[in-house]
Amino acid sequence: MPVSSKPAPAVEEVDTSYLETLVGYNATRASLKVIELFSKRMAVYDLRHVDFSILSLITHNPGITSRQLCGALSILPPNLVGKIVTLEKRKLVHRKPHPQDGRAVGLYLTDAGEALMRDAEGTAVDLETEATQRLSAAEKKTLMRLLQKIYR
Amino acid sequence: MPVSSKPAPAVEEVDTSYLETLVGYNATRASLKVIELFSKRMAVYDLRHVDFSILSLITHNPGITSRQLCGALSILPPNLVGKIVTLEKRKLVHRKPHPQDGRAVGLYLTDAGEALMRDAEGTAVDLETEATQRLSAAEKKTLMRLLQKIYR
DNA sequence: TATTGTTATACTCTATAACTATA
DNA sequence: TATAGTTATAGAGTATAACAATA
Repeated sequence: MPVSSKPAPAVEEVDTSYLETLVGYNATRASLKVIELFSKRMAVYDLRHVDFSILSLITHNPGITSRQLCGALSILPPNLVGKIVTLEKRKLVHRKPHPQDGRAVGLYLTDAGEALMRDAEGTAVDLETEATQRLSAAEKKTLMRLLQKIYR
Repeated sequence: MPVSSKPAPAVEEVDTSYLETLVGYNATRASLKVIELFSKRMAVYDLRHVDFSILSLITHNPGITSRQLCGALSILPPNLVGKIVTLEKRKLVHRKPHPQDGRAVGLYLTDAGEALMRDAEGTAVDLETEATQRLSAAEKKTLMRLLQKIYR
């Protein structure tokens, strides 16, 4: 055996075991995987996942304000403005003055917006089923509960 | 009771129950929550979460190539270049020719990089404990397993 | 012909400061 | 004085095309 140092070995298979002990890593990878599928399936509606979340919250909270949307989705107000403007230009959303607060504006879906979201929410359910096909119903329920324990 | 339409009601509390039925939504919110804490705790090392993942993979896979890093972390090659250059300028990483493949370059931590990662990986474990403090050890283990079922 | 690493580039996302109008 | 919505802008993240060197 020579005393000289061995040549640097090549990495055959990447060892990710340390990263896989971290919730942050696992949650991020799972999130990206679902969003990737989401983007593909929602392309027909020309909706990004944040747009979908915005429209979905307006669907279930007609009259919601920009501030409330920002709070619920952790979006900063300046970054929401452009999205709302775009959705309004597409005639999916319209704005009405807030009944009590003159500073605020209530957001509503148009008929076209409602029709689109009926389709899109159905597609979302389908795609979620596909993304979680390796999980049983009980496992899926458990996963939701544990994730909510982290962010709530 | 007047026949005229009632004024638009204000939304008191935002109903997020539909979004909370979606794994994508839950995983993304949990991911963002952990990354937020991660960013705060890792600020002392001037490491973003992707930089940490890169250094961690080099730690546990000395000689790993850029391509392998890209594959393991779902980063596109052009977007990795700048990060490696920065880590090299900071003397945390150095590059050596790949022993078999003349096109490729093996990545290694410097002594300073190893010292930093010993501290940073400890900090990561602490911060993960904090982020998952509402989960039991068994729940945490279950969560990891279920998340991996989604992205693997 | 295919792959590694790279440059250039465009688009999106995220973040901060500052303004206006209303409360 | 505080808050809702907005503008401007800077920085970080993500995407595609194309090239040189090597396999």
